[in-house]
Amino acid sequence: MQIATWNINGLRARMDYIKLWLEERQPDVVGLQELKMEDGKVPLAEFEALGYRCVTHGQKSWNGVAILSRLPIEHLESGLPGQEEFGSRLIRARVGEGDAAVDFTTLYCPNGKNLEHGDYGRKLTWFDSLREWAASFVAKDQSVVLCGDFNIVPTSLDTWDESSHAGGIFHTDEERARMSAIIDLGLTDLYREREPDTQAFSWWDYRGGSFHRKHGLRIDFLLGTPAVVKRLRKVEIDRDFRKKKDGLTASDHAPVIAHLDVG
DNA sequence: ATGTCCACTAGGAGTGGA
Repeated sequence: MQIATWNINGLRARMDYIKLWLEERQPDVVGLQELKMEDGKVPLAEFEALGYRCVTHGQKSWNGVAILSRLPIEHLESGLPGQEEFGSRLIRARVGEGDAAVDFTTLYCPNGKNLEHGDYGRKLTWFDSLREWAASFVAKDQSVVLCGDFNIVPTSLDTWDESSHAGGIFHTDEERARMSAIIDLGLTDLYREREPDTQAFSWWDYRGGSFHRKHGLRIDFLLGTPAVVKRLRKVEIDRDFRKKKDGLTASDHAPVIAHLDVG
């Protein structure tokens, strides 16, 4: 069972590229972020043609999340309670069947913009709400996954340049404390579990040739409970799909993929 | 670090967001 997270930076602009990736990688379940599209405009039939059901929590212009699954999927909820006015950023579904079923949530966490902007404080509050919400169902004996674009760099290993970014947006102690609080619910960063010392990134700015200069951040995570870690076989950041393909522009984020035993 | 890309409004190019 392959599960993945990917901030696609606009579903309309990325649809053909996503199709290439689905055909190449054949993931079973995918959390998508930044659809930038209303629910009614999502091309469900095109996903169906590739074997994927799709549940969405979108909005016009910005934000928006979805779960694709070629396993049975039951939509559970949309929106972080009390934080809906901050955008469509959360969707949760049960995917798979029997012992293999996973309680799967994907998130597009607030960016925060900069420390002087009002969104920064609202970002911290949003994470407090996320912790409170997730605490009600994250349990070590259940296969629970929280994944998505967290817009936080958890440690100095996860940034291309801690010295110039320490204390700045994505890199503050306050954000890192919020990330730790989520982990402390009993979740493991699946990539870091398999690669404790590797510097690897999941996002590179479009500007300034950042990808080729290796100026990236690791801000996209698959977090899992002990029941998921027990099933974990392999995790990869699919940086090949940060590159142009057949003349199609990639997202500024790479997909992150985990391979799990079935049950 | 500011060299790009996306969506919106508009009916061509500027704006806001990341």
